[in-house]
Amino acid sequence: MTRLSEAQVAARPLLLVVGPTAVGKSEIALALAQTLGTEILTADSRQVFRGLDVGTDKPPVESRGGVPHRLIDLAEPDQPFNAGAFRRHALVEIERLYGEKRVPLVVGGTGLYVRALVRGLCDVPETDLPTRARLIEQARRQGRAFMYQELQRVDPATAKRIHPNDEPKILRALEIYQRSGKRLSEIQDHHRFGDDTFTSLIVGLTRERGALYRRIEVRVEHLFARGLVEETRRLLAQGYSRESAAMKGLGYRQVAGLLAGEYGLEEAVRLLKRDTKRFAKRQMTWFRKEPHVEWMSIQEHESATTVAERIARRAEDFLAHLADSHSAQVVVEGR
RNA sequence: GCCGAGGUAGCUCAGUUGGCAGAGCACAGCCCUGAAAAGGCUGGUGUCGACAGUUCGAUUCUGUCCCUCGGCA
Repeated sequence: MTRLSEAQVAARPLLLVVGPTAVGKSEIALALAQTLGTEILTADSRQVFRGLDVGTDKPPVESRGGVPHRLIDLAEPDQPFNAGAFRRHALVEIERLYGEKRVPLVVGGTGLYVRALVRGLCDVPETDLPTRARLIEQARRQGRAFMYQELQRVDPATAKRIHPNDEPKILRALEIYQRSGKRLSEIQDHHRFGDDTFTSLIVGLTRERGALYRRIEVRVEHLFARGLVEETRRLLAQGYSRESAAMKGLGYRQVAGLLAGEYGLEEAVRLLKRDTKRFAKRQMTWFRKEPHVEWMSIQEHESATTVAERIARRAEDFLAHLADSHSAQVVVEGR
């Protein structure tokens, strides 16, 4: 059990455990949270949706070992949720934990959410659904190339950063321009992920690729065994369309195709295994270039508790130095 | 044993009238500022079964051998 000192709280420490899907984050984080006497703040763009349980591999309440899991079940599957909303919710939980002298532990695989928390988001208008719907409709009628030309006209610098085929990003940039009259490129150049709200220790978990892929295959088999098909059928029956953000997630997308009769069970399993591996690869690419990640490689025989102990030792060290540097700073200020 | 078909990328296969080997899938590398488990970009990874012959040059033609599949025995 770790209680932070006033000086440590003042330094605003943040502990983050990141890594690709199926690397073993959840189990390790649970042991780590128990050791540190804190809670788990999940940074996961799909676990925020209520009812997406099996497919997102959300830890069932009975296997959470008494550790509260926050930042999950925040929205209905058809409600909008995004990185900004995640950041706002996370900041509330983090302040509460500081008040309780506990170190916040953020665990997740959604790179953008982690980055939004650690380094902030630039000051752009909140997503506006009517505007977005209008732009999507316009893109459907006039074509993606037209929308891209439009972006080139109003914000050439952003157009240069976005590929002409990347429709969601083109539309988002246009949306920002229409809503604020400002160019996204200028807002971004001003921000540059420069927020520095916390003193962060980011631990990145990895495994040898073949081992990770084998774990993904096993997980996918488990998801089907635990009722992924039934869960998807239920969500569709509740009226959540295949087009909603929640249902476009891994698992639901592939099973929706199965339920629509586009292919059989075996193919659905194959597709989900393939797509999950591709996703893990994209996560690795993202986190590899995230600054200040301390990488920790997990061996195949290693237990979650062993890894959690390694992280806990590193975290204690991090917190101890935090107190040092902060008191040093106090001395300097006092002169 | 005989007859037939085949052996080219991780898989399924195309192809070269003899001139740097190519598709799909799989895979790899990468991008990302409120949709991010989304969306997008790039890349061929090869002893063309083996050995010999013909040729300036053989994955391609010829011969021998090996292997796989089917049919007949």
